[in-house]
Amino acid sequence: MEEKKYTKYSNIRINYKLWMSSETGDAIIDDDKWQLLIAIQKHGSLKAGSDIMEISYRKAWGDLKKIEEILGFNIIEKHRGGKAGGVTYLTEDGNKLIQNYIEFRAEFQDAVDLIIRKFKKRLKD
Amino acid sequence: MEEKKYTKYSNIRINYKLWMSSETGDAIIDDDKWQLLIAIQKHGSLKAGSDIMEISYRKAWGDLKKIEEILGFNIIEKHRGGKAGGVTYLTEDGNKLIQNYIEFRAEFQDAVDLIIRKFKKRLKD
DNA sequence: ATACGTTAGGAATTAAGGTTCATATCAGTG
DNA sequence: CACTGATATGAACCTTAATTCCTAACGTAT
Repeated sequence: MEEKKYTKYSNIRINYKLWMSSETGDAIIDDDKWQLLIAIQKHGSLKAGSDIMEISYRKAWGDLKKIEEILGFNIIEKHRGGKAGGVTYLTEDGNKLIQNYIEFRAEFQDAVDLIIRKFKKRLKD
Repeated sequence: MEEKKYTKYSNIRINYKLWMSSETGDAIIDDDKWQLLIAIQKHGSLKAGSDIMEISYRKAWGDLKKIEEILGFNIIEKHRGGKAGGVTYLTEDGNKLIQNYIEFRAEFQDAVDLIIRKFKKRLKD
């Protein structure tokens, strides 16, 4: 049977975080916000989105407000009142933005996972 | 003359953060700590390192302490007193660790910059 | 023996974000 | 027309991390 090879680095993990920002560095979209937007898209409300993401409504609302300020265009359209109490849905720009982010994120992840695997393999020697 | 093409995403930047951690997720090395270690290596003291990195000595000291606790082996060796008041230098393990990090970081960056460029180019269309 | 500059580390303070709270607004429904 | 549930937003509160503050220990040089 094979002996598991032990090295000083055997318990090391590589992590990364990816996000979009404006040129001035203000954060726009990261994984959390991207998931929040998807949850909103799926459920039609900011409240549902924040519940799913397990963050406060206040934060979700504030985050999106800031994002739109920075971007300079609207990615969601919100309405209060009505049948459901209120609704929020993504604008065309919003949909495009997360679509771009999703594609990019996937490519990024593929590329990065490859080199991480390569690196970890080398660590074993 | 060429008109600069303007798009909704023209002012978007891609950012990423990379770090090593233990399997339990505790942070070990990120860019700041890696630079701190290099500064220590270069100047022979934790104090000099923290000054260069513009963080408090207390934080640098605490960070390294935590890192070594998590790793389970020493990456620096510290001595107080003496000619310079005290010295700190990297152990062989410490040198290996940052060497690995540096190599990995460079590869990571190359791979990632490539796909970021590709992505930004696509955004323009 | 005193001075100097660094390591060592507990304790208090400050800063930054997020959460909670409170209150208002809105539009469809019973 | 009261009721409901979501959006809107300031303000107070909480949590966690980092900075500042202090005091001590150490070893070489003067």
